[in-house]
Amino acid sequence: MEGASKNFRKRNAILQYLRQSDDHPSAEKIYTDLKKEIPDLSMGTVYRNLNLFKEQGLITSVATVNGVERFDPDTEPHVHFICHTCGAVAHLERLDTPETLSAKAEAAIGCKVGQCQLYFTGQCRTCLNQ
Amino acid sequence: MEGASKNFRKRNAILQYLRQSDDHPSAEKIYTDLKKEIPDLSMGTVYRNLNLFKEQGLITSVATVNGVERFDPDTEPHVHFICHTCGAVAHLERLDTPETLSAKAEAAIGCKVGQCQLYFTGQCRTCLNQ
DNA sequence: AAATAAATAAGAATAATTCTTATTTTCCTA
DNA sequence: TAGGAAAATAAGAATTATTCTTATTTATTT
Repeated sequence: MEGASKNFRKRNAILQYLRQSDDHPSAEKIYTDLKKEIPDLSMGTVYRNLNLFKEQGLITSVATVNGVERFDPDTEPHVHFICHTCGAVAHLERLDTPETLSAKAEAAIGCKVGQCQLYFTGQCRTCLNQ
Repeated sequence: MEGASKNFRKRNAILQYLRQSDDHPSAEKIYTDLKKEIPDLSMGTVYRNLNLFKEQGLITSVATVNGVERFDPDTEPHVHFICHTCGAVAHLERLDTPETLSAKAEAAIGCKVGQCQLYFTGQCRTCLNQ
């Protein structure tokens, strides 16, 4: 036998694509690029597997940029820079203190930082007590 | 003359609503609540003014939670906690170092932090050079 | 009062994402 | 090797948040 043991070819292709990417692609980008190699791929499959990967903790949702969700195969806590002119999402290596974060980000990748957004997700106290 | 000098009653009502809020409301929440006092308010007006306020820097977009954009009248850099069970968005006072951020957040509001997202927005080098 | 400009209401249009149904693929078992 | 079960999928319909269009209203100026 060669190939995956189950019918996981497309699922694996999507995960591999993400793992080789460094641009935090959208569902549409994944679909468009993979469609070249896998002509019978459908958007439903991309979305379904992206949600599955999220549930399994294999990927995370970085942010919604211009109404479009962007995905990241790197699940370690780290920092991103989002250009709101072109929508690019860049990975930044871990930076140390909040006070100097913006300045370091600017120095690191030559960008002009406008805003800094930091948030946690999880379960709030109300939901924990239910 | 009493009231606003121009036809800004609804615009002002929306901004006031945001400034009195502490739950980072969505456009729909703003609309539903204000509709009780202002029966002829329309969603278009809410969205148009929210976009205007964003351009003017009067409010920021915190995040997209379950496909819905959430707004914040506090434009100072600060930290949020998002419950992905109920979708609540809570403000956290500025916390000091990245290493202890999650633990401090949990202690501060009794939540269970899963992930920590930090990002900057602005213009990337490519877009700056154009 | 007439002209204008801005703000708005209403609903159509758009677009990202989810859902439904029928089909295909793979695996298991007799 | 055939038959059935279970999972994965394709296709496209449905949903829903947001934006856009057009006509109307409101306030201001002359």
